[in-house]
Amino acid sequence: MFASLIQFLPVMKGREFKDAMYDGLSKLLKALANPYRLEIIEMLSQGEKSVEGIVQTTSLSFANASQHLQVLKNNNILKSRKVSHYVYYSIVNNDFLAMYQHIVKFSVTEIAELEKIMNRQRDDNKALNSVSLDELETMIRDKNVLLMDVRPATEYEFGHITGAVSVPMNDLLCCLKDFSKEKEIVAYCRGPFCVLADEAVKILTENGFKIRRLDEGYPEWKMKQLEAN
Amino acid sequence: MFASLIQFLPVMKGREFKDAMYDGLSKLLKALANPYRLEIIEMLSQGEKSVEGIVQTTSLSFANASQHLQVLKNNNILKSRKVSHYVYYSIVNNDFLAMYQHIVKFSVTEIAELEKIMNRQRDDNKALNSVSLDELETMIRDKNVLLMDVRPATEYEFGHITGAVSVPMNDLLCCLKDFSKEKEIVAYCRGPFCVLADEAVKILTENGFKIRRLDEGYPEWKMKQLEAN
DNA sequence: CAATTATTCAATAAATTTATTGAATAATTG
DNA sequence: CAATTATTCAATAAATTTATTGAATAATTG
Repeated sequence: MFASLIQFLPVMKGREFKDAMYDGLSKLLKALANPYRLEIIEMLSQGEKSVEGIVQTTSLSFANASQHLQVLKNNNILKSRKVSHYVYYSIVNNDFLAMYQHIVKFSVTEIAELEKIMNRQRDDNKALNSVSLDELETMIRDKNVLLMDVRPATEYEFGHITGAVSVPMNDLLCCLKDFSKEKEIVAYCRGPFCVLADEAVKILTENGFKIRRLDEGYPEWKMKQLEAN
Repeated sequence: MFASLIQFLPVMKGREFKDAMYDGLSKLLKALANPYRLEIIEMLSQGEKSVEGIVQTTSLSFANASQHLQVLKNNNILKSRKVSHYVYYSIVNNDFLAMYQHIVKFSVTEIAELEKIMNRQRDDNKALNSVSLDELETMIRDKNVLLMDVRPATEYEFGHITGAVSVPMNDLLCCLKDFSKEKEIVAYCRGPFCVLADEAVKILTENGFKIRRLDEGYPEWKMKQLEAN
């Protein structure tokens, strides 16, 4: 048929794009498809870390961590900067983070096993009378809340919820006298499954403060900010 | 320190969740991270297909296609139903499709190589004076457009843009007399890189009709509908 | 400038993924 | 019910990914 001859060029062009598309896409997905690399991404969504920093909080060896980091960097998921003989890695941009959170959100609701653990966690948080991001917003607007970032100081410095004060868990006990027992306190940390805020709630409640935890963490807040624009 | 003992249980629980999370997530991503499987997903986003249907439009052997389909099914990306001795596979649900399109959108803008081909394609479409989804909406509201779905009939039957008529490319030439040369026609197909609509525009323009193509396709329209809710 | 430190590199073995081959299964047709 | 058809299964070889090992590099410190 003549038609198929006429069609030949544009079809080839479509085919060429498709192949480039599927290859490129699968390379990106392959880079993501490893539990350790996902853990690294999760860590770096709190801020930049040196290779040493990553080795400390994962079970990876230096050489292995370095390899995984390079896979992520070569696929444009991470970027790095060198300061003296430390190399600091961080997430390449917010677009990646938005896509990553989209994948996580889907997985958590679709993978039955994860949904179960997730719901258990949510119930626990509810029992602790946690505050949602929306509630927090009204509380901040009404100015009757002290917002406490209980992550390590470096993570606070890299980025934090507007208006929060940095009170790393290590400093918590020695700073007790600085806080009012009248004003409501909200503590937040790395995300819904991070236990730092839970501990802060426990310790401060025992000492007679009015404190609750945020049910989400810094990365979720950041994404919400980005979506609002 | 006492603190680390107290902390032990909740930390373990967080760890347990995290590991389940990273494992589950990386399994899902591994299932996606293959060019052929991505091509299959792309095909099935137009509607269900039998194994034979997939073999015909890819370069895969039966056994190999079947294997890839099972990987996708076991990871809750596809579902299947059996009709006589044909097995029809389809995308498991719209949530997956939304996530998949999110990944594609990110990749296309972030992978330099893809962006280049993408822009070339976009320019070509613009040269053809293509219609956007928003423009189409106004045209439909004003009722002065004939919307033409030029994909195979089975894909139209599985789902199509509201108000479209099915005119598969094979039937196009014999149906010419059924259409008015006064009314504007918009043709659409599988997506921005599908060439079916381009051909329809070419053929009908040569025959004196007023026709343009939609710059997107059925899956993009469907997602837009879902997001609107 | 020798010693130290953080990171990367290169080689390798083990584990996993992939395509191919030929046989098996399960439903349908003559 | 034997033959046909669409799909799946099981085994295998090749390709890719991963963790480990020990050495190399590049910056800093005493």
